[in-house]
Amino acid sequence: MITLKELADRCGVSTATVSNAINGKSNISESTKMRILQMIEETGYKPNFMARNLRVNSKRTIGLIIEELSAFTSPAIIEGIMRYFEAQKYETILYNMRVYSNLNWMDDEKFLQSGVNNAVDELLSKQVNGIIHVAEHSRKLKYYNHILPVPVVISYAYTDERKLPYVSIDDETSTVKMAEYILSKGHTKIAMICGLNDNLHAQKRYNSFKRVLKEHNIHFDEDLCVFVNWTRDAGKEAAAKVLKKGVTAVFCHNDFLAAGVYDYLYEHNMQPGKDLFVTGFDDHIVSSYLHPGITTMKLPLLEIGRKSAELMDNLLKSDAKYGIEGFEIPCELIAR
Amino acid sequence: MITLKELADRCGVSTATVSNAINGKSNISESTKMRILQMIEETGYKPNFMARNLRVNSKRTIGLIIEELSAFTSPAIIEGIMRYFEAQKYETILYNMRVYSNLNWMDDEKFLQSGVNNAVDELLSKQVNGIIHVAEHSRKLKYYNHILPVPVVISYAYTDERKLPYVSIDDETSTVKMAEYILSKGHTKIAMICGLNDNLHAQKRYNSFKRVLKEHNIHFDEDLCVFVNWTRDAGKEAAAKVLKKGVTAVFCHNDFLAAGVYDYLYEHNMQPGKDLFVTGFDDHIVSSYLHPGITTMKLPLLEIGRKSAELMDNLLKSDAKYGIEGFEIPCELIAR
DNA sequence: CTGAAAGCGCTTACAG
DNA sequence: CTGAAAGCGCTTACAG
Repeated sequence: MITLKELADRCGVSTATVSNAINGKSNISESTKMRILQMIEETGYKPNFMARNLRVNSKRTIGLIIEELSAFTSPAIIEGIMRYFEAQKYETILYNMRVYSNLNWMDDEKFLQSGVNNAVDELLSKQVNGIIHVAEHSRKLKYYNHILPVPVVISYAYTDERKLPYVSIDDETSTVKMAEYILSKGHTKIAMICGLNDNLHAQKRYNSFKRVLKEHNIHFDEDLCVFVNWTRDAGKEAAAKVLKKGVTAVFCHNDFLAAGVYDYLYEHNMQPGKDLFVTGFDDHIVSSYLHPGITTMKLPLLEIGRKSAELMDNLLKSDAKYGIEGFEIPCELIAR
Repeated sequence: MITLKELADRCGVSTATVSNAINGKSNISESTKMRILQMIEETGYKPNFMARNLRVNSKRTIGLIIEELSAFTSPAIIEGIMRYFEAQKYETILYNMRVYSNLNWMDDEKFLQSGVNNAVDELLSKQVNGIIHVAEHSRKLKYYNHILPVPVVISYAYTDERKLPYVSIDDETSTVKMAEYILSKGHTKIAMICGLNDNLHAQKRYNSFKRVLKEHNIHFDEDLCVFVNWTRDAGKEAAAKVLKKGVTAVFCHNDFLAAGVYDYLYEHNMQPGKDLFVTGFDDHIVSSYLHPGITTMKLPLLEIGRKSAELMDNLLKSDAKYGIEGFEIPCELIAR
């Protein structure tokens, strides 16, 4: 590829003049500018990004650490972030940790920590002005205990490290909405199929649901609740247990669990929606393809991304690195 | 952020020595190396990627132009590409065109062309050694008619421009598999709900299906075929037309169309799989959540990515820019 | 309006 | 084993 210097030689001008022409400076005659631009066209010259950015040191670049690009939540969060930053004329760089195939995910926090360290090193060496960490699933992160020279925002997860700002979902109000919706349908004996019990979301949803029932003077029966893995199979198994107890509705902590309940119902010749009212959580695309479509809470993924970007933008503007609290965004009830 | 020169000053050595220490050169005493590494630890020094790459000019970097990161096909294709290149020690840079929100997609090829031009300019200015274009949906691309200084590979689409290599799916053999599977179930009166009739896949699937029927001496009835938009709603509408004609099976050109057929059946109190045998295409995640799960052809997305990366790698090794033909990878039958 | 020169943060022969 | 010096491809005062 031709360089700016060669271009200058061909035009018979200095590199400074070419640079001015390219960058639209006003101190240049129309004729030489034209000559240069035409030569650029002819030669297919492209400025070298590395060289340029080495020289001018304000880059407006945000690094995104994506734990897993293939996670169903990631693309929408990224879209929210990019949409914001594109409007604000920031550039974004993606680093995909690929935890599904790279690490013994879940099993080894040490691997994850070193994966994050690698990501941070790479992004910092690319001179990003800030880092947004997009989690594969929402949990409490603890990978940023050492101080970085740029601000960090946690997206779709919590953290209490160094008062890092984070953006996650508001489980309390979301669960309240869902619980009241279920109650409004006249159900009083309601099962709850919860996610893993060491999970913050499962805990919050469990507690909020319990509270709503109490507020409505409905007996909360511990026996109608199970904590299981977040999968379709686990949902099916859980349904077997819980349905024996004569419930008329079941609140599932995600859509896959709900799909598992559907599986159980189909297998036992029962009709979801009729013989049992089932609700999910996430508004994963499958929730509208189950039959009948399932009522669920829509994760505000775009908004999580947008808000994360906005927090970063504010941090950068104020030159602060910490001090902003976390944000929790309510989900939207999708009744089906 | 501290620079290499400052680091050198603090250690009382030259920048050359620090550079050697960092890059693990052997010509350096253990003691000074230790001293330097420790200082790096203390100061949190990170090498400046821009400066380094400006100096050494072999970067092993591949640029990925992603038309739409949110497309359901994109993450798996990207994963296939990244997995390959990570093993080969290439770096990858993502450029997300975001066609869903940026462009009047489908309606204006001029916008798309300029979007691709921007992407190419940015990646070239970042000195990539090659570009892989990952399409949002498979079609015939024509954005690369001007010659680029690096090789280009088209992923999940076709092209006949400049003999650019491409990787797409093999509709012929995939359709043959599916058709024979449907026939093996004893169906002879089979409808086909096709994608849009200007679409290459729709055309190939239509033709292949027709051919298989003829080979089996089964009358091919043009009236049982409709060409519609690739959506769930269109599938439902199409079902209304086609089912009146007394078919026992329907081959849909994607899973959303098949879901639309399910919608129609449910609404008319018919049972998919029993009253009508329905098959889809893509193995989109929803296909296993429809009830009953739908038989479909799995898009070889990981393999498309892997193969695209391999083609690029070969191109780079051979220093050729063109001359490799396209590859078409068969889909896998997922019987449900 | 144009050009000579310095410098961004590194690496790489080369000399010692 | 270590350092002085040149240079990667740009931009930016500054002088003219």
